Amino acid sequence: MKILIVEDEIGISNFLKQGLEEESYTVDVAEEGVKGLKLALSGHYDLLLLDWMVPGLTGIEICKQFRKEFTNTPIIFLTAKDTVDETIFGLQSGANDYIKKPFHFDELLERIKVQLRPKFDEHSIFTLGNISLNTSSHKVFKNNEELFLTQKEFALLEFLMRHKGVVCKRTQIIQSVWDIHFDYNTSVIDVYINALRKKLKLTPDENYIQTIRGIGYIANEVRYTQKQ
Amino acid sequence: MKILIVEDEIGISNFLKQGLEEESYTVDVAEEGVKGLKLALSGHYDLLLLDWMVPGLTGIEICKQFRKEFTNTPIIFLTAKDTVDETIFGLQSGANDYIKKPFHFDELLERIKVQLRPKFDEHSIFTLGNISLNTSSHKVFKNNEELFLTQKEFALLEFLMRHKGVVCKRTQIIQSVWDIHFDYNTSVIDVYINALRKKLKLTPDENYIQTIRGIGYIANEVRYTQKQ
DNA sequence: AATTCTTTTAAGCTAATTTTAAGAAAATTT
DNA sequence: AAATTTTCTTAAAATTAGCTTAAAAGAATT
Repeated sequence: MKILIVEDEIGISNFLKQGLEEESYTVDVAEEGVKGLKLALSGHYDLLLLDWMVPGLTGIEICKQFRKEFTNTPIIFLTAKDTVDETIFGLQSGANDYIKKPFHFDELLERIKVQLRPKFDEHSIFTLGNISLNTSSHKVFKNNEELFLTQKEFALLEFLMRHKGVVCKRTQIIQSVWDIHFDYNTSVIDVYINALRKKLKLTPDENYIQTIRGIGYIANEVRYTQKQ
Repeated sequence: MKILIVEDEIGISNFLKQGLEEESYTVDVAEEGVKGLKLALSGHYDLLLLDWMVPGLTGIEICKQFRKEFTNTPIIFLTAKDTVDETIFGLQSGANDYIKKPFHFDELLERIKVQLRPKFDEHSIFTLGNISLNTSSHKVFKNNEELFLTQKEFALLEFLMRHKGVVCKRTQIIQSVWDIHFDYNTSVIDVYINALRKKLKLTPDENYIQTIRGIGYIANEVRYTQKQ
């Protein structure tokens, strides 16, 4: 992810550049407005961080010009201009967020992440070893190969993965996945655990769905050597 | 535009409701968390305004639960919890903005506008294999031959193509394409999928509209071999 | 008002999913 | 080591979701 910072105070821009690079963003800095706009319009960047007061062109001007060409690239103002009117003016000129100085780097970082968040984001992705499950796209991958699960298989795996490292009792599973809240007398869980293990093609090294006898099952990356 | 406010302090919610209605938004208020989540999940709203501390369920919980179903609806926190850590936590739970009390109504309004600002697609042309769909000219081509779709057929294909590679759940389709937000009991989707497949004259090699049983459909160029 | 085109409903059919059931295998207790 | 309990595995039965077609209802056009 490439970020362009337009900021004339070297102290701030260095601090930002270093912090963002530690988070593995690629960062360019422009200390002057005209150069900043020119760089921005090159179309290389995924996000713009603009100071309001920079020599050459103001951040507002850069923002407006840039928006004419790029309607979707997020822009964040980072400025000492902290009145409500200025904030509103900044947002109206096309920015997506407006952060007032002094700011806390961690909050800036999080707000950058919000802007760069893909539509189907990490909140909906669960992992278990080399298996990943996405509740938004409803897809399951093992390494990079997609696996096709039925609804119930998916729901069971999702339940186990949401509780990774925690034992899921049979009653909890039957309640959450099958919505059975009374006494049950069925072996569906066994059948579906079996189906899951088959479809996930778990090798002995990948004993991700472990049986806890008498209680239930647990999704776990750690391999237990129960017997030796 | 419909906004849902989840806030237990009547003074604040009344103030917000009135202010937003003067700006011609439609506003509903929930004073309790569980009711708030239920309303939110109905799918009627274009934006959520959440307080952190509400009885029943916290705003954080509402945010997380809601995001599982609706990945694109903007969420703004509006809360007295003003530390950096709390801000970050709020944003990480899926919110798009985080405003600290006391806030200025005009700034809130502007930030709402930012979230609801229409995103102009940089390309109004979507492709799916040898099929292209142009939202500006409202035309669909397969190779260089124009296909004539009805409005609903076009809307359905557009929805699928906008989400190429991502599973579109039946509820999402019925909400977006048919604007049905309550319990439905219809097989229109099936009929229109069938019509689309026919009009697109999809050969076995061009299985671009795939059924994900129990969930919905996916537009995809990759052909999966589901069974072996 | 009649015609044509679009959209929705309904119903039978097919195929996939889910559940049930029962014997085999494994672990635990006596 | 035998008996008992629990889990695994398989296959068949029951159920459900989706496909397809046709007809009815609703819009738009002539």
